[in-house]
Amino acid sequence: MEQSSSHSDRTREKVLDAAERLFAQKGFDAVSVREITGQAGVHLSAVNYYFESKKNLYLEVFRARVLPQSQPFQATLKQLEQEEEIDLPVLIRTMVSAFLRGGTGRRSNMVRHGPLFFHELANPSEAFDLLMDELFQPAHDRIKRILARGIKREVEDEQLTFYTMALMALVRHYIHSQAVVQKVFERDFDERFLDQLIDYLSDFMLHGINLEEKA
Amino acid sequence: MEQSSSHSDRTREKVLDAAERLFAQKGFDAVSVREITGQAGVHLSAVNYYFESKKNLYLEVFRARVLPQSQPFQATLKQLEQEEEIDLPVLIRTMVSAFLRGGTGRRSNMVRHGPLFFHELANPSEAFDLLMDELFQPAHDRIKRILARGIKREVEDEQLTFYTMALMALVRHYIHSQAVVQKVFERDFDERFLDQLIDYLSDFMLHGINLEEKA
DNA sequence: GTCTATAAGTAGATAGAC
DNA sequence: GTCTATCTACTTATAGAC
Repeated sequence: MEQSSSHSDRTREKVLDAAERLFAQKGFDAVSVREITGQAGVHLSAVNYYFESKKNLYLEVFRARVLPQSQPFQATLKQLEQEEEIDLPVLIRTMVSAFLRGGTGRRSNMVRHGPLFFHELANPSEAFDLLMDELFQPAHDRIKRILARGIKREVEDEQLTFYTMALMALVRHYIHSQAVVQKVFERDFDERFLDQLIDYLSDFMLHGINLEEKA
Repeated sequence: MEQSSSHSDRTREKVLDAAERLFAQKGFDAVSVREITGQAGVHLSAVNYYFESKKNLYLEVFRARVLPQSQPFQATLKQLEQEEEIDLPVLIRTMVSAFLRGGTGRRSNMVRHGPLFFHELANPSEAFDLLMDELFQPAHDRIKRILARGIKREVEDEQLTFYTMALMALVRHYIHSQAVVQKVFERDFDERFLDQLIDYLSDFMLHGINLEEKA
Protein backbone atom coordinates (compact mmCIF):
# COMPACT_ATOMS: atom_id res chain seq x y z
CA MET A 1 0.00 0.00 0.00
CA GLU A 2 2.68 2.47 1.11
CA GLN A 3 5.19 1.40 -1.58
CA SER A 4 4.59 0.91 -5.28
CA SER A 5 6.54 -2.36 -5.11
CA SER A 6 5.94 -3.80 -8.56
CA HIS A 7 6.00 -7.39 -7.32
CA SER A 8 3.37 -7.05 -4.62
CA ASP A 9 1.29 -4.85 -6.89
CA ARG A 10 1.30 -7.56 -9.48
CA THR A 11 0.32 -10.22 -6.95
CA ARG A 12 -2.57 -8.07 -5.85
CA GLU A 13 -3.62 -7.45 -9.46
CA LYS A 14 -3.36 -11.12 -10.35
CA VAL A 15 -5.76 -11.96 -7.52
CA LEU A 16 -8.11 -9.20 -8.63
CA ASP A 17 -7.99 -10.44 -12.25
CA ALA A 18 -8.82 -14.02 -11.31
CA ALA A 19 -11.51 -12.91 -8.87
CA GLU A 20 -13.17 -10.70 -11.47
CA ARG A 21 -13.23 -13.55 -13.98
CA LEU A 22 -14.38 -16.28 -11.59
CA PHE A 23 -17.00 -14.23 -9.73
CA ALA A 24 -18.42 -13.24 -13.12
CA GLN A 25 -18.57 -16.88 -14.19
CA LYS A 26 -20.03 -18.44 -11.05
CA GLY A 27 -21.07 -15.82 -8.54
CA PHE A 28 -19.77 -15.30 -5.02
CA ASP A 29 -20.85 -18.48 -3.26
CA ALA A 30 -19.79 -20.93 -5.93
CA VAL A 31 -16.19 -19.69 -6.01
CA SER A 32 -13.67 -20.60 -3.32
CA VAL A 33 -10.64 -18.60 -2.28
CA ARG A 34 -8.52 -21.63 -3.19
CA GLU A 35 -9.89 -21.52 -6.74
CA ILE A 36 -9.08 -17.85 -7.11
CA THR A 37 -5.54 -18.05 -5.80
CA GLY A 38 -4.98 -21.24 -7.78
CA GLN A 39 -5.90 -19.56 -11.08
CA ALA A 40 -3.96 -16.45 -10.11
CA GLY A 41 -0.88 -18.56 -9.45
CA VAL A 42 -0.37 -17.10 -5.99
CA HIS A 43 -0.61 -18.49 -2.51
CA LEU A 44 -3.90 -19.13 -0.72
CA SER A 45 -3.16 -16.63 2.02
CA ALA A 46 -2.68 -13.78 -0.47
CA VAL A 47 -6.40 -13.05 -0.42
CA ASN A 48 -6.49 -12.44 3.31
CA TYR A 49 -3.19 -10.57 3.23
CA TYR A 50 -4.23 -8.12 0.50
CA PHE A 51 -7.98 -7.99 0.93
CA GLU A 52 -8.65 -9.13 4.52
CA SER A 53 -11.48 -11.42 3.49
CA LYS A 54 -13.16 -13.08 0.52
CA LYS A 55 -16.15 -10.79 0.97
CA ASN A 56 -13.96 -7.71 0.81
CA LEU A 57 -12.18 -9.00 -2.27
CA TYR A 58 -15.56 -9.34 -3.94
CA LEU A 59 -16.45 -5.75 -3.08
CA GLU A 60 -13.04 -4.60 -4.29
CA VAL A 61 -13.77 -6.13 -7.70
CA PHE A 62 -16.70 -3.72 -7.96
CA ARG A 63 -14.87 -0.73 -6.49
CA ALA A 64 -11.61 -1.19 -8.40
CA ARG A 65 -12.83 -2.69 -11.68
CA VAL A 66 -16.53 -2.44 -12.42
CA LEU A 67 -17.22 1.15 -11.39
CA PRO A 68 -14.04 2.71 -12.83
CA GLN A 69 -14.50 0.89 -16.13
CA SER A 70 -18.08 2.16 -16.42
CA GLN A 71 -16.74 5.73 -16.67
CA PRO A 72 -16.66 5.87 -20.50
CA PHE A 73 -20.28 4.77 -20.56
CA GLN A 74 -21.30 7.31 -17.95
CA ALA A 75 -19.29 10.01 -19.72
CA THR A 76 -21.20 9.33 -22.94
CA LEU A 77 -24.52 9.82 -21.18
CA LYS A 78 -23.26 12.97 -19.43
CA GLN A 79 -22.06 14.43 -22.70
CA LEU A 80 -25.30 13.57 -24.45
CA GLU A 81 -27.19 15.33 -21.68
CA GLN A 82 -25.22 18.53 -22.14
CA GLU A 83 -25.06 18.66 -25.92
CA GLU A 84 -27.61 20.60 -27.91
CA GLU A 85 -28.52 17.44 -29.81
CA ILE A 86 -32.25 16.83 -29.47
CA ASP A 87 -32.98 14.48 -32.36
CA LEU A 88 -34.69 11.48 -30.73
CA PRO A 89 -33.43 8.83 -33.18
CA VAL A 90 -29.84 10.00 -32.68
CA LEU A 91 -30.22 10.19 -28.90
CA ILE A 92 -31.65 6.68 -28.67
CA ARG A 93 -29.11 5.12 -30.99
CA THR A 94 -26.23 6.76 -29.12
CA MET A 95 -27.50 5.44 -25.78
CA VAL A 96 -28.17 1.92 -27.04
CA SER A 97 -24.72 1.88 -28.60
CA ALA A 98 -23.16 3.20 -25.38
CA PHE A 99 -24.65 0.26 -23.49
CA LEU A 100 -23.65 -2.43 -25.94
CA ARG A 101 -20.30 -0.94 -26.94
CA GLY A 102 -19.45 0.97 -23.75
CA GLY A 103 -19.10 4.24 -25.62
CA THR A 104 -16.06 3.14 -27.60
CA GLY A 105 -15.33 0.89 -30.54
CA ARG A 106 -13.94 -2.00 -28.52
CA ARG A 107 -15.78 -4.68 -26.59
CA SER A 108 -18.14 -3.11 -24.07
CA ASN A 109 -17.19 -3.20 -20.41
CA MET A 110 -20.89 -3.40 -19.72
CA VAL A 111 -20.96 -6.67 -21.65
CA ARG A 112 -17.77 -7.88 -19.96
CA HIS A 113 -19.18 -7.13 -16.51
CA GLY A 114 -22.71 -8.21 -17.36
CA PRO A 115 -22.49 -11.49 -15.50
CA LEU A 116 -21.27 -9.68 -12.37
CA PHE A 117 -24.30 -7.37 -12.47
CA PHE A 118 -26.47 -10.37 -13.12
CA HIS A 119 -25.24 -12.35 -10.12
CA GLU A 120 -25.57 -9.31 -7.93
CA LEU A 121 -29.14 -8.65 -9.06
CA ALA A 122 -30.04 -12.28 -8.49
CA ASN A 123 -28.31 -12.42 -5.12
CA PRO A 124 -27.99 -8.89 -3.73
CA SER A 125 -25.17 -8.19 -1.28
CA GLU A 126 -23.51 -4.93 -0.24
CA ALA A 127 -22.28 -4.58 -3.82
CA PHE A 128 -25.88 -4.13 -4.92
CA ASP A 129 -26.18 -0.76 -3.18
CA LEU A 130 -22.85 0.27 -4.67
CA LEU A 131 -24.08 -0.59 -8.18
CA MET A 132 -27.48 0.94 -7.63
CA ASP A 133 -26.20 4.25 -6.22
CA GLU A 134 -23.13 4.73 -8.42
CA LEU A 135 -24.25 3.22 -11.70
CA PHE A 136 -27.88 2.20 -12.25
CA GLN A 137 -29.69 5.10 -10.60
CA PRO A 138 -27.49 7.85 -12.10
CA ALA A 139 -27.72 6.20 -15.53
CA HIS A 140 -31.49 5.89 -15.19
CA ASP A 141 -31.86 9.55 -14.22
CA ARG A 142 -29.68 10.72 -17.12
CA ILE A 143 -31.46 8.55 -19.67
CA LYS A 144 -34.78 9.83 -18.44
CA ARG A 145 -33.73 13.45 -18.84
CA ILE A 146 -32.25 12.76 -22.27
CA LEU A 147 -35.44 11.07 -23.45
CA ALA A 148 -37.56 13.88 -22.01
CA ARG A 149 -35.65 16.40 -24.10
CA GLY A 150 -35.95 14.33 -27.26
CA ILE A 151 -39.66 13.65 -27.01
CA LYS A 152 -41.61 16.53 -28.50
CA ARG A 153 -45.07 15.95 -27.03
CA GLU A 154 -46.13 16.20 -23.39
CA VAL A 155 -45.45 12.98 -21.44
CA GLU A 156 -46.40 12.05 -17.88
CA ASP A 157 -43.48 11.45 -15.54
CA GLU A 158 -44.39 7.82 -14.88
CA GLN A 159 -44.72 7.16 -18.60
CA LEU A 160 -41.22 8.59 -19.03
CA THR A 161 -39.94 6.33 -16.26
CA PHE A 162 -41.46 3.41 -18.10
CA TYR A 163 -39.72 4.33 -21.37
CA THR A 164 -36.42 4.58 -19.52
CA MET A 165 -36.91 1.16 -17.92
CA ALA A 166 -37.89 -0.29 -21.27
CA LEU A 167 -34.59 0.83 -22.75
CA MET A 168 -32.66 -0.60 -19.80
CA ALA A 169 -34.66 -3.84 -19.85
CA LEU A 170 -34.00 -4.38 -23.55
CA VAL A 171 -30.26 -3.76 -23.49
CA ARG A 172 -29.92 -5.60 -20.18
CA HIS A 173 -31.47 -8.66 -21.73
CA TYR A 174 -28.81 -8.78 -24.43
CA ILE A 175 -26.01 -7.99 -21.98
CA HIS A 176 -27.03 -10.62 -19.42
CA SER A 177 -28.50 -13.45 -21.43
CA GLN A 178 -26.08 -13.95 -24.25
CA ALA A 179 -26.39 -17.72 -23.99
CA VAL A 180 -30.16 -17.63 -24.50
CA VAL A 181 -29.81 -15.04 -27.25
CA GLN A 182 -27.30 -17.14 -29.17
CA LYS A 183 -29.51 -20.19 -28.88
CA VAL A 184 -32.68 -18.45 -30.06
CA PHE A 185 -31.11 -16.38 -32.85
CA GLU A 186 -28.80 -19.22 -33.89
CA ARG A 187 -26.05 -16.64 -34.43
CA ASP A 188 -22.73 -15.86 -32.76
CA PHE A 189 -22.65 -12.82 -30.54
CA ASP A 190 -20.06 -11.09 -32.76
CA GLU A 191 -19.55 -7.56 -34.05
CA ARG A 192 -21.90 -7.99 -37.00
CA PHE A 193 -24.66 -9.25 -34.73
CA LEU A 194 -24.03 -6.37 -32.34
CA ASP A 195 -24.49 -3.89 -35.20
CA GLN A 196 -27.72 -5.57 -36.24
CA LEU A 197 -28.90 -5.57 -32.64
CA ILE A 198 -28.24 -1.84 -32.24
CA ASP A 199 -30.38 -1.28 -35.35
CA TYR A 200 -33.23 -3.43 -34.09
CA LEU A 201 -33.17 -1.99 -30.57
CA SER A 202 -32.97 1.64 -31.69
CA ASP A 203 -35.87 1.26 -34.11
CA PHE A 204 -37.98 -0.61 -31.61
CA MET A 205 -37.38 1.93 -28.84
CA LEU A 206 -38.02 4.84 -31.17
CA HIS A 207 -41.33 3.53 -32.42
CA GLY A 208 -42.36 2.26 -29.00
CA ILE A 209 -42.04 5.80 -27.70
CA ASN A 210 -43.38 7.75 -30.67
CA LEU A 211 -46.94 6.59 -30.26
CA GLU A 212 -50.01 8.67 -30.97
CA GLU A 213 -52.89 8.48 -28.50
CA LYS A 214 -54.20 4.92 -28.16
CA ALA A 215 -56.40 3.77 -31.05
CA MET B 1 -44.16 -43.30 -3.35
CA GLU B 2 -46.01 -46.64 -3.24
CA GLN B 3 -48.43 -45.58 -0.48
CA SER B 4 -50.29 -42.30 -0.13
CA SER B 5 -49.35 -42.18 3.54
CA SER B 6 -50.50 -38.72 4.54
CA HIS B 7 -47.75 -38.20 7.10
CA SER B 8 -44.81 -38.98 4.86
CA ASP B 9 -46.44 -37.12 1.99
CA ARG B 10 -46.65 -34.06 4.16
CA THR B 11 -43.02 -34.35 5.25
CA ARG B 12 -41.98 -34.56 1.64
CA GLU B 13 -44.16 -31.59 0.72
CA LYS B 14 -42.89 -29.52 3.64
CA VAL B 15 -39.33 -30.04 2.43
CA LEU B 16 -40.34 -29.14 -1.10
CA ASP B 17 -42.12 -26.00 0.11
CA ALA B 18 -39.15 -24.78 2.11
CA ALA B 19 -36.74 -25.65 -0.70
CA GLU B 20 -38.80 -23.77 -3.25
CA ARG B 21 -38.91 -20.68 -1.05
CA LEU B 22 -35.25 -20.73 0.01
CA PHE B 23 -33.76 -21.59 -3.38
CA ALA B 24 -35.81 -18.73 -4.84
CA GLN B 25 -34.49 -16.34 -2.21
CA LYS B 26 -30.80 -17.26 -2.26
CA GLY B 27 -29.99 -19.69 -5.05
CA PHE B 28 -28.61 -23.21 -4.79
CA ASP B 29 -25.15 -22.63 -3.31
CA ALA B 30 -26.18 -20.17 -0.62
CA VAL B 31 -28.77 -22.50 0.90
CA SER B 32 -27.80 -25.46 3.10
CA VAL B 33 -29.78 -28.63 3.64
CA ARG B 34 -29.85 -27.77 7.34
CA GLU B 35 -31.55 -24.48 6.57
CA ILE B 36 -34.19 -26.19 4.45
CA THR B 37 -35.02 -28.94 6.92
CA GLY B 38 -34.90 -26.40 9.76
CA GLN B 39 -37.53 -24.19 8.15
CA ALA B 40 -39.55 -27.22 7.13
CA GLY B 41 -39.56 -28.45 10.72
CA VAL B 42 -38.30 -31.89 9.74
CA HIS B 43 -35.12 -33.80 10.37
CA LEU B 44 -31.90 -33.13 8.48
CA SER B 45 -31.81 -36.58 6.96
CA ALA B 46 -35.26 -36.17 5.39
CA VAL B 47 -33.69 -34.56 2.32
CA ASN B 48 -31.51 -37.55 1.56
CA TYR B 49 -34.26 -39.96 2.43
CA TYR B 50 -36.88 -38.42 0.12
CA PHE B 51 -34.73 -36.83 -2.57
CA GLU B 52 -31.39 -38.68 -2.44
CA SER B 53 -29.35 -35.49 -2.59
CA LYS B 54 -29.56 -31.71 -2.30
CA LYS B 55 -28.95 -31.41 -6.04
CA ASN B 56 -31.84 -33.72 -6.82
CA LEU B 57 -34.12 -31.84 -4.43
CA TYR B 58 -33.29 -28.69 -6.39
CA LEU B 59 -34.18 -30.36 -9.67
CA GLU B 60 -37.37 -31.71 -8.12
CA VAL B 61 -38.43 -28.17 -7.28
CA PHE B 62 -38.39 -27.45 -11.00
CA ARG B 63 -39.96 -30.75 -12.05
CA ALA B 64 -42.69 -30.82 -9.38
CA ARG B 65 -43.42 -27.13 -8.90
CA VAL B 66 -42.12 -24.76 -11.55
CA LEU B 67 -43.00 -26.67 -14.71
CA PRO B 68 -46.45 -27.92 -13.60
CA GLN B 69 -47.45 -24.48 -12.36
CA SER B 70 -46.48 -22.94 -15.68
CA GLN B 71 -49.23 -24.95 -17.38
CA PRO B 72 -51.92 -22.23 -17.20
CA PHE B 73 -49.51 -19.81 -18.83
CA GLN B 74 -48.58 -22.29 -21.54
CA ALA B 75 -52.23 -23.18 -22.05
CA THR B 76 -53.06 -19.53 -22.64
CA LEU B 77 -50.43 -19.29 -25.36
CA LYS B 78 -51.57 -22.54 -26.93
CA GLN B 79 -55.17 -21.42 -26.98
CA LEU B 80 -54.22 -18.05 -28.43
CA GLU B 81 -52.33 -19.83 -31.17
CA GLN B 82 -55.37 -21.90 -32.15
CA GLU B 83 -58.06 -19.25 -31.89
CA GLU B 84 -59.09 -17.25 -34.91
CA GLU B 85 -58.23 -14.03 -33.08
CA ILE B 86 -55.78 -12.05 -35.19
CA ASP B 87 -56.10 -8.55 -33.79
CA LEU B 88 -52.53 -7.58 -32.83
CA PRO B 89 -53.43 -5.32 -29.86
CA VAL B 90 -55.56 -8.09 -28.34
CA LEU B 91 -52.91 -10.75 -29.00
CA ILE B 92 -50.15 -8.69 -27.39
CA ARG B 93 -52.18 -7.68 -24.37
CA THR B 94 -53.27 -11.26 -23.76
CA MET B 95 -49.67 -12.49 -23.88
CA VAL B 96 -48.30 -9.72 -21.65
CA SER B 97 -51.09 -10.39 -19.19
CA ALA B 98 -50.43 -14.14 -19.32
CA PHE B 99 -46.82 -13.50 -18.30
CA LEU B 100 -47.55 -11.10 -15.47
CA ARG B 101 -50.72 -12.78 -14.23
CA GLY B 102 -50.03 -16.37 -15.23
CA GLY B 103 -53.20 -16.58 -17.27
CA THR B 104 -55.53 -16.25 -14.28
CA GLY B 105 -56.69 -13.48 -11.97
CA ARG B 106 -54.51 -14.46 -9.01
CA ARG B 107 -50.83 -13.76 -8.44
CA SER B 108 -48.76 -15.05 -11.34
CA ASN B 109 -46.74 -18.22 -10.90
CA MET B 110 -44.27 -16.69 -13.30
CA VAL B 111 -43.77 -13.85 -10.84
CA ARG B 112 -43.63 -16.27 -7.90
CA HIS B 113 -41.00 -18.39 -9.62
CA GLY B 114 -39.18 -15.45 -11.16
CA PRO B 115 -36.26 -15.58 -8.73
CA LEU B 116 -35.79 -19.30 -9.44
CA PHE B 117 -35.53 -18.60 -13.19
CA PHE B 118 -33.24 -15.71 -12.41
CA HIS B 119 -30.80 -17.75 -10.32
CA GLU B 120 -30.79 -20.46 -12.94
CA LEU B 121 -30.07 -18.02 -15.75
CA ALA B 122 -27.27 -16.43 -13.73
CA ASN B 123 -25.83 -19.78 -12.68
CA PRO B 124 -26.96 -22.47 -15.13
CA SER B 125 -27.17 -26.06 -13.90
CA GLU B 126 -29.07 -29.06 -15.23
CA ALA B 127 -32.28 -27.20 -14.41
CA PHE B 128 -31.37 -24.67 -17.10
CA ASP B 129 -31.85 -27.22 -19.89
CA LEU B 130 -35.13 -28.29 -18.30
CA LEU B 131 -36.40 -24.71 -18.26
CA MET B 132 -35.08 -23.97 -21.73
CA ASP B 133 -36.54 -27.07 -23.37
CA GLU B 134 -39.85 -27.26 -21.52
CA LEU B 135 -40.69 -23.62 -20.95
CA PHE B 136 -38.65 -20.87 -22.61
CA GLN B 137 -38.15 -22.35 -26.07
CA PRO B 138 -41.76 -23.56 -26.51
CA ALA B 139 -43.06 -20.22 -25.23
CA HIS B 140 -40.72 -18.37 -27.56
CA ASP B 141 -41.83 -20.40 -30.58
CA ARG B 142 -45.50 -19.91 -29.78
CA ILE B 143 -45.16 -16.19 -29.20
CA LYS B 144 -43.30 -15.86 -32.48
CA ARG B 145 -46.05 -17.66 -34.41
CA ILE B 146 -48.75 -15.63 -32.67
CA LEU B 147 -47.01 -12.37 -33.51
CA ALA B 148 -46.46 -13.49 -37.10
CA ARG B 149 -50.17 -14.01 -37.53
CA GLY B 150 -51.06 -10.66 -36.00
CA ILE B 151 -48.62 -8.60 -38.02
CA LYS B 152 -50.13 -7.69 -41.35
CA ARG B 153 -47.09 -6.69 -43.35
CA GLU B 154 -44.24 -8.89 -44.53
CA VAL B 155 -41.57 -9.34 -41.82
CA GLU B 156 -38.18 -11.06 -42.00
CA ASP B 157 -37.78 -14.07 -39.75
CA GLU B 158 -34.94 -12.54 -37.75
CA GLN B 159 -36.93 -9.36 -37.23
CA LEU B 160 -39.75 -11.50 -35.89
CA THR B 161 -37.35 -13.27 -33.55
CA PHE B 162 -36.26 -9.87 -32.30
CA TYR B 163 -39.84 -8.78 -31.59
CA THR B 164 -40.41 -11.99 -29.67
CA MET B 165 -37.26 -11.47 -27.61
CA ALA B 166 -38.24 -7.85 -26.97
CA LEU B 167 -41.52 -9.00 -25.46
CA MET B 168 -39.76 -11.59 -23.32
CA ALA B 169 -37.03 -9.12 -22.28
CA LEU B 170 -39.60 -6.53 -21.19
CA VAL B 171 -41.80 -8.84 -19.14
CA ARG B 172 -38.77 -10.67 -17.76
CA HIS B 173 -37.39 -7.42 -16.46
CA TYR B 174 -40.50 -6.80 -14.39
CA ILE B 175 -40.71 -10.41 -13.25
CA HIS B 176 -37.05 -10.64 -12.18
CA SER B 177 -36.16 -7.18 -10.96
CA GLN B 178 -39.04 -6.18 -8.76
CA ALA B 179 -36.70 -4.61 -6.21
CA VAL B 180 -35.19 -2.29 -8.79
CA VAL B 181 -38.60 -1.55 -10.29
CA GLN B 182 -40.06 -0.57 -6.93
CA LYS B 183 -37.11 1.70 -6.18
CA VAL B 184 -37.22 3.49 -9.53
CA PHE B 185 -41.00 3.84 -9.81
CA GLU B 186 -41.39 4.59 -6.09
CA ARG B 187 -44.52 2.44 -6.09
CA ASP B 188 -45.50 -0.87 -4.52
CA PHE B 189 -45.67 -3.84 -6.86
CA ASP B 190 -49.40 -4.32 -6.22
CA GLU B 191 -52.41 -5.14 -8.38
CA ARG B 192 -52.97 -1.55 -9.47
CA PHE B 193 -49.38 -1.22 -10.55
CA LEU B 194 -49.60 -4.53 -12.40
CA ASP B 195 -52.62 -3.23 -14.35
CA GLN B 196 -50.76 -0.04 -15.22
CA LEU B 197 -47.73 -2.08 -16.26
CA ILE B 198 -49.76 -4.27 -18.59
CA ASP B 199 -51.07 -1.09 -20.25
CA TYR B 200 -47.62 0.39 -20.66
CA LEU B 201 -46.04 -2.83 -21.91
CA SER B 202 -48.83 -3.65 -24.37
CA ASP B 203 -48.77 -0.17 -25.89
CA PHE B 204 -45.01 -0.09 -26.10
CA MET B 205 -44.81 -3.51 -27.76
CA LEU B 206 -47.59 -2.70 -30.18
CA HIS B 207 -46.04 0.54 -31.36
CA GLY B 208 -42.53 -0.88 -31.36
CA ILE B 209 -43.70 -3.52 -33.83
CA ASN B 210 -46.04 -1.43 -35.96
CA LEU B 211 -43.31 0.60 -37.58
CA GLU B 212 -43.33 1.81 -41.17
CA GLU B 213 -40.10 1.57 -43.11
CA LYS B 214 -37.31 3.54 -41.44
CA ALA B 215 -37.54 7.30 -41.91
C1' DG C 1 -40.13 -43.24 8.58
C1' DT C 2 -37.48 -40.76 11.80
C1' DC C 3 -33.89 -40.36 14.71
C1' DT C 4 -28.59 -40.27 16.58
C1' DA C 5 -24.11 -40.28 15.55
C1' DT C 6 -20.64 -39.65 12.68
C1' DA C 7 -18.02 -39.87 8.50
C1' DA C 8 -15.47 -37.40 4.98
C1' DG C 9 -14.79 -33.42 2.77
C1' DT C 10 -14.28 -28.41 2.12
C1' DA C 11 -14.85 -23.77 3.47
C1' DG C 12 -12.52 -19.20 5.17
C1' DA C 13 -9.16 -17.54 8.06
C1' DT C 14 -4.74 -17.14 10.89
C1' DA C 15 -0.24 -17.83 13.58
C1' DG C 16 4.26 -18.05 12.88
C1' DA C 17 8.49 -19.67 10.17
C1' DC C 18 11.24 -17.92 6.52
C1' DG D 1 5.66 -10.39 1.27
C1' DT D 2 5.16 -15.29 0.90
C1' DC D 3 5.16 -19.63 2.62
C1' DT D 4 3.69 -24.02 5.77
C1' DA D 5 0.74 -25.80 8.76
C1' DT D 6 -3.25 -25.81 11.08
C1' DC D 7 -7.67 -24.28 13.37
C1' DT D 8 -12.44 -23.99 13.53
C1' DA D 9 -16.62 -24.26 11.47
C1' DC D 10 -19.66 -25.97 8.44
C1' DT D 11 -21.02 -28.73 4.47
C1' DT D 12 -23.46 -33.06 2.33
C1' DA D 13 -24.22 -37.59 3.07
C1' DT D 14 -24.76 -42.19 5.34
C1' DA D 15 -24.90 -46.31 8.54
C1' DG D 16 -27.52 -48.10 11.88
C1' DA D 17 -30.51 -47.76 16.27
C1' DC D 18 -35.31 -47.20 17.32
